[in-house]
Amino acid sequence: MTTRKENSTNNHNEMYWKSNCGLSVTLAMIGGRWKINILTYLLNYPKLRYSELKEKLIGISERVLSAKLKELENDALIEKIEYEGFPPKVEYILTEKGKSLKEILDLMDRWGDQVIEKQDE
Amino acid sequence: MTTRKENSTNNHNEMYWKSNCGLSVTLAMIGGRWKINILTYLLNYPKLRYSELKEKLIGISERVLSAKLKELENDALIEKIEYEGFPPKVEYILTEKGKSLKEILDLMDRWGDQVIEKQDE
DNA sequence: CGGAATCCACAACGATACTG
DNA sequence: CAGTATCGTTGTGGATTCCG
Repeated sequence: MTTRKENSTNNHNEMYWKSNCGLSVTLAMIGGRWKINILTYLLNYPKLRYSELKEKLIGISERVLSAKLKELENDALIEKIEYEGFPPKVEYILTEKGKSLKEILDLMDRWGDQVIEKQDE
Repeated sequence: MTTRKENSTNNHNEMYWKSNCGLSVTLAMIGGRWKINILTYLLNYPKLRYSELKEKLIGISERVLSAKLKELENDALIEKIEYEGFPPKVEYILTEKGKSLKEILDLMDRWGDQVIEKQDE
């Protein structure tokens, strides 16, 4: 039985944060090692298959990729499209909600880049 | 010996992310359970003592608070001011770099709030 | 008061093997 | 192809004690 619960958004946001609420919700949805990378790829490509994501996310295990995709799907940031037939084919796309993260991700990206630049001075 | 290395920015960003570089640097600096809360408090208060932070960050252990403050200090987001005399007194303030995160934190906060609102519809 | 040291728990991640 | 199952490893956090 074991009754694991590897999905249901993030494992760590049961009743996780109390204050700074919006902030915490956001970080819970995009935090962790892989999610922003997945989201960023899906911002740059209209759609990606499971195997394409696995290829791009160097070092990710299938176990974790599946888990993260499921979390993102549960949080309605991405959508999964399954095609009938053989061989199986699945594609992932961003939802509108997912796309609305672009502004934040862009800003975080620029901020980080600036930090890197100043390091080298 | 054990040779632990609990500081040195984050444990998990040695050579952690390769692509989406700026993004990853940012998330590495503010990610995790407590850092954004610490930063947010320091955005709202000009300075806070160790004990004041411990009081506000409900549920944090001293071990973790120390670690997170050190990480933030190593990343130059906050600054530690030690006063001589007895009893000991320490205050933490944001650096300019730390303050420059305000835009991102605000944006993340608003995004999260919107998500919460739409949930209730 | 402001931590550091120690010890422990558990959640996240990685590798591999297997399945519809 | 797109996953799941299982296992082992590592990272991260909590509780407690002790020290300058």
